[in-house]
Amino acid sequence: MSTREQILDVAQSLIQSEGIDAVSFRTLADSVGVKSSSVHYHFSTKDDLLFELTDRYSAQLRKELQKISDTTKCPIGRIERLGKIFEATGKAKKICFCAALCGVSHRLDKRTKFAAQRFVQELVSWVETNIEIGQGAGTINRSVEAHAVAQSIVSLLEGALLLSSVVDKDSSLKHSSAVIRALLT
Amino acid sequence: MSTREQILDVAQSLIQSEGIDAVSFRTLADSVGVKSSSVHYHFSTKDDLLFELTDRYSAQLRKELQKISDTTKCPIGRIERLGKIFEATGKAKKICFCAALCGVSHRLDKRTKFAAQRFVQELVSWVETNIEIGQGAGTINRSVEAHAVAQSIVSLLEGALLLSSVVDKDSSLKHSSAVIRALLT
DNA sequence: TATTATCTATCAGGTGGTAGATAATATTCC
DNA sequence: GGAATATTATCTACCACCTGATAGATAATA
Repeated sequence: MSTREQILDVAQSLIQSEGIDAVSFRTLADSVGVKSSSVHYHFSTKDDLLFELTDRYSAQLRKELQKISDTTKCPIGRIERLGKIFEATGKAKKICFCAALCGVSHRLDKRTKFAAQRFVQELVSWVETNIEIGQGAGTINRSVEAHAVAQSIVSLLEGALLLSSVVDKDSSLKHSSAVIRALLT
Repeated sequence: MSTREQILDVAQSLIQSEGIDAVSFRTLADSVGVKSSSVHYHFSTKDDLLFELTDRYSAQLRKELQKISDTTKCPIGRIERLGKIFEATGKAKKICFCAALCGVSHRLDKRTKFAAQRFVQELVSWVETNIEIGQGAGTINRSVEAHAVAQSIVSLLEGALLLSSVVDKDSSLKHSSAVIRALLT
């Protein structure tokens, strides 16, 4: 794997598990086995690095959502599989990359903030679309307002993941999945 | 107001709006109008400061929950008033103090982490108790599992507040309130 | 010859934290 | 009551370390 990719991988993992201020050009360089100036060669400023990381994280999610859509036809099943992704992240003692950014949104430059915003919106849209599909097929309660519930499902998963770092470890996300199911049927 | 209290107020506000690494002994000193060594006089280490802040934030919440319990009798009304507190925090462009800590939980010392954990547990317990009261009185759906739903309500509010810093600004929390109501009735 | 990727060396500025001086205010003792 | 002492709260002046960032040399590959 290229140095560049290694840097991105280490940075993403570190941000998800220890927060944005745990990464510095030195720590990244040390983790990868190069000097900090080499990290600057690939990412001239920290803002550049953060933007690229956010963009890449969005792309990773998009790919995972596509994979779910391709292999699971039932809309409730799809949303449950999204929950499983959050569960796995929690088990790895990480939080969502974008949630880690949200906490310090004031210090992000415009393009990074925009990329984080788009990430959340993509996630909400995907859930919303699947709610509508389920409502069309009659498997999801037609009285729920798709957009509001989709936004809440994303908030719930993000929040449960965040809180799981200090409480209950993994039961928090299991409860969330149960509540989401109750909410949709 | 004493220098000590001013330091606590500024630190709390800064952490809620810009994250834990936006506060340093210098920035706090400058905001209050003293020298950084004076901040050290009141809080010998940063860990001490963080612990005291977390403890104080818990106490503030406890007081607010008590006030709600004293002045609102309907359990659903009480939970809705909790939602209003989160809405107000969002309007002030802040996130929950403990959510700001959760993102960097690895770097907190034990007592602070424990205090943050207790904060979340108190919040969940309060919601849970009110769900049970509502179920007893017949105003809340008896088929919901009080603890799981209480935990999810807290996760949902925390998550919506966090995400509101990058998306939709305040509709996110309004949607949450509507979903919580639907969940309970 | 140009590009890519790395290095060494350095910089100014911020970080948590410490040592010791200086007043102002309380407390204690004769 | 007044002198001696202690406590409280602040200051100036540091320290070692970490931060993002830059300049310029070096080697390998295209």
